[in-house]
Amino acid sequence: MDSPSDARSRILDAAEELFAGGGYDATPTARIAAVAGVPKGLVFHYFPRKIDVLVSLVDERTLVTEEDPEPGDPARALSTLARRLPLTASPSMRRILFREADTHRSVKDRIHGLNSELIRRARFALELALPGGRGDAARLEAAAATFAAVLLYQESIAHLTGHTIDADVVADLIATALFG
Amino acid sequence: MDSPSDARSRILDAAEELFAGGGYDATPTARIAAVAGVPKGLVFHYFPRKIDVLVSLVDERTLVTEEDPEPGDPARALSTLARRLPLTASPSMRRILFREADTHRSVKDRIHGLNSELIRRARFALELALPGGRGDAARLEAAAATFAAVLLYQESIAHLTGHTIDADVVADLIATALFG
Amino acid sequence: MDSPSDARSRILDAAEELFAGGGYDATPTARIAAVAGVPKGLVFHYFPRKIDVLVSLVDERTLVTEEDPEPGDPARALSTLARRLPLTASPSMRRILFREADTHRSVKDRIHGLNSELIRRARFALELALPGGRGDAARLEAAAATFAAVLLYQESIAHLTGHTIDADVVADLIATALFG
Amino acid sequence: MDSPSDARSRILDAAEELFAGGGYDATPTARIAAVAGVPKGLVFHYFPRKIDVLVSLVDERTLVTEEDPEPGDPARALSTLARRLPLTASPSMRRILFREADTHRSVKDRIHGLNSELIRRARFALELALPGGRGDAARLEAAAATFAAVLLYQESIAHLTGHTIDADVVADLIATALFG
DNA sequence: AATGAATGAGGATTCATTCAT
DNA sequence: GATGAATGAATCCTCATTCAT
Repeated sequence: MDSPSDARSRILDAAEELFAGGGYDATPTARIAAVAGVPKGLVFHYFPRKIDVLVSLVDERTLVTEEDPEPGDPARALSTLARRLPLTASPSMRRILFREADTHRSVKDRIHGLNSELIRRARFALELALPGGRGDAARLEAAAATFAAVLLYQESIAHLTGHTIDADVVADLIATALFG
Repeated sequence: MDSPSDARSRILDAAEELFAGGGYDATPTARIAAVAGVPKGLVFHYFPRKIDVLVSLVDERTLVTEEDPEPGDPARALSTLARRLPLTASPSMRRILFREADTHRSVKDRIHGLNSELIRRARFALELALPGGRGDAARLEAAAATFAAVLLYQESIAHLTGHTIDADVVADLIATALFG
Repeated sequence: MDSPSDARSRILDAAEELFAGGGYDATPTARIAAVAGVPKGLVFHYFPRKIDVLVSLVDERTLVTEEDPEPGDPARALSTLARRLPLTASPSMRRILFREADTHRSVKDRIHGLNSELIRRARFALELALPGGRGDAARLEAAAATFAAVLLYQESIAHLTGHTIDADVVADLIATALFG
Repeated sequence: MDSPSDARSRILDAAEELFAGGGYDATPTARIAAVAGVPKGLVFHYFPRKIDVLVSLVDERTLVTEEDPEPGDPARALSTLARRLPLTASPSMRRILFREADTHRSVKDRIHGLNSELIRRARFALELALPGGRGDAARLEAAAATFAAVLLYQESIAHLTGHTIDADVVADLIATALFG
């Protein structure tokens, strides 16, 4: 009834749900199999080691996309960046990304890539708006890094503190600081 | 030879080191005992359940301090906040705090308290500088939350991305945004 | 592309190599298939149970040949026996024979047959040289068994100890002992 | 009730019996525990890895003893060697030694040591009887190696073929061959 | 005949926790 | 208090074997 890759997908679905919920270490492979509705052995058929489930999840279900923003109003450019995060990933995948950063190199690498791309784009958006590179490089760098941090951790902040940050207002704030 | 509390301290020292390094789940109590140089049984003598080691660590080795800033220049007030984080905790304890936020309620509560206090103080510092509460409440809130986020996650950012953020420059940025 | 029996042969080739190397128990059927370059299912197509691979190997790739020696000089007759072992089997098959003697009856039976034939021929060669069955039967029996043991285990001895035994010298020794 | 090392001994007893019977690979640790009458976990308390059971068995329950034979009649000296094997080991340990030679280096090393000592002593016994080193060195070497092989493999031969070899007769044979 | 996904029993190993001394 | 042997549930993983296609 199932297509061959159907079971594999269901395993990844289950793992995504469970890793996001209880964490990698706290999730037995048997639990993954049960939630996926497949026999225990099939998990190891597709993923020889448990860690391969996590690695495959990150490999296949998060994607850091590189794209340059349009020139224009810096506050709007940052807002757009916030809305179109250069990360194709479900909310659960984003939680997994941060929680399991120390579980396997590939996870940390993906976060690193994401943060770099966020900073790169924020910096680029701000530079486009600056006439002729005027202004303080350190302040621009800090502004880009700050905005990246807000975007990167907004999910985590919300999860840990219940506090949400409005990225649009932060974008406006940063634009104001740099461009008056 | 050792005083009783000496062994207890050494156990907590070892746990702090190991939890920060490999995480709570990945650290066997036997390893804690070995690193602490005490017999395995003694760990359970002082901490009946493994989770008690983590809880005690957070209870005894992180402290969210409440204190109001002096009125004055907002940028300097924020910088001071950055330098005197309302958290008495070693770098490893800070890493444990974030990594194990989902391991036990008490950890998440501590982070929550820390974030609240950070926001409260940042807000207070900015309000003191604002003549009579003038200005946009939403922007002030976002500014406080942003600064708190930068402080809260700077360690994590550095660990995950190798990128450091200069809190002083961010303080200056935020002050500029709000006060021109 | 391959003829059916081609695949079957390659499976046996692979099994021979792997059983000789790591032993029967330590060799997964999947490994046999991989080394043979055939899909896993095909192994079970030809050999319904894993043990059938071993049994077929012994059945088809070892052969205890029965043949009577020429009458003549006993030392030369024994030397000839050493050189023309009544066992048609590659070195790997010989190692498998001894290592897996307890894995399946058919293996032990084959060794038993080989040993019996070795003793029978050694005895026969010595009897031919003895005028009219003179001499001590027990000594003749021990001589035959000793020579058989040397031949049977020379491979094993070399493998385990690095020590080689020159069968010709042993043949001469035994002839000297019996015939002066 | 049990002395601390009592359980450990019972585990080794059980392992000795089971390894001799069915072989190392075919013996689950759970079976060892059951036969020893101890809980599964205790096996791993004393022997972190299954292979450590085998290694400990060989280390502690086989001993290759070095001792020089008395000068005298060579046939009797060899017979004495046969009766006082330079190996302190139960029959089961001897079977384990040969069967598991390829399972772990330490086993093969022990056999190697045993074989060397057997050859050394047989050679020594024969040299003592030879007036002034007269005679062919190659024949003496082959004689010693042959006798060592008979002693080394008599147990294995009996097990595999049901045929027993009388070491005394072989000793006599060899003495006759060398000394007439 | 050929294939590889599917299955699940079994097995090594880990580890928190207990407890007698 | 202090200790390390004892316990067994839980977990990852292996692998022979089946079976639909």
